[in-house]
Amino acid sequence: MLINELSKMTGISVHTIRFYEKSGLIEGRRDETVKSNNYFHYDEETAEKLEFITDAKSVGFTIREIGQIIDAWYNNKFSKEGKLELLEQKLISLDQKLKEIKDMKKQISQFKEDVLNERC
Amino acid sequence: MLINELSKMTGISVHTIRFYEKSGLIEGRRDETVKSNNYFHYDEETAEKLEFITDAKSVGFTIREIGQIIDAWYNNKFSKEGKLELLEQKLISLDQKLKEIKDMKKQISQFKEDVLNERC
DNA sequence: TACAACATTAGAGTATAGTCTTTACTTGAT
DNA sequence: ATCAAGTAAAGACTATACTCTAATGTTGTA
Repeated sequence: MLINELSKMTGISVHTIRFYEKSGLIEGRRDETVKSNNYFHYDEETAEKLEFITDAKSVGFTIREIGQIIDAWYNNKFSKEGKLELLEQKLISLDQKLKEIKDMKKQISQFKEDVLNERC
Repeated sequence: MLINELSKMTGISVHTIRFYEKSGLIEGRRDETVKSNNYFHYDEETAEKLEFITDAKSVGFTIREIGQIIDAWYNNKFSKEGKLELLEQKLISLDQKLKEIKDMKKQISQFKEDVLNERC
C-alpha cells in the first residue's frame, strides 16, 4: 500500500509516518519495475510496527528506544543474546515504571484524603 | 534557605529550580527586611514540592499537569470539589497508564518468546 | 580590601518529537 | 486534456522541558 492508505489504516498522519521513517523505525520499499514514479510501498508489518510505536510512545519509550525494540524483534542484524538482553532491560524498566505509578497513585490518594478532611 | 541549598537538598540544579519557579510550580519569597539584596528564600514545603515534581515527571505528567496537582493540594484558590475532581482525574489517568504498561509488558514478553523460539 | 562563591534577570541554545510549507512531479477520474 | 488528489524531499516552524551564558550585583572569609 501507499503512504496515504497506511496513514488511514493507522490513524497516524502522513507527515508523522515520514518522520518515523526518517528516524529509522519503519522502512518502505520502492517498486523497481515502475519507472514513472518513486513512490514508497508499505506492507502489513509496517502497519503493525506503527501500532506498536503508538503503544510504546504512550508508555513513555523514546523514539530511540522504540527503534531498539523494533530492531530486536524484526531485525536480523543482532545476536539472539543481544536481542534477549535488550528486551529484558525494557521489561525491567517497565516494572520500574509500574512501581513509580503505584507510588504516585498512593500519593495522590493521600492528597485526596487531605482535601476531604480539610487538612490543607 | 537560599536556592543553592535547595538545589543541594533536592539534587535539582539551580537552573531547573528557576525554570520550575518561572513555570509557576514553586514560589520563593523575599525577605522584605533585607534591603541590600533581593534573594529569594525557600522553605521545606518547596523542597517537598520539588521531590513531588521529580516523581510526577517520571510517571509522565507534564509541567502543566504537575502545576494543577500542586495547586489542588497546596493552594486555596480552588474549591474543595474542584480539587477532588482534578485529583480523581489524575488517578484515572494513572490507572490508564498502569494498564498500558501491563499490556506493553505482555507484548515485549511475547517478543522475547519469539526470539527464544527463533520465530523471527 | 580582595576575591571566590553565590544571587538575579534576560535571553540564547539544545534535544525530542512532531507539524507544516513549499516545490515539483504523478496518478486517476471526468 | 484537465484537474483534484496523492507523492517525495527539503527545510522551516512549534511545543515542551530544560540547560547554559552573560551581565551585574552581594556576601562572607582570609
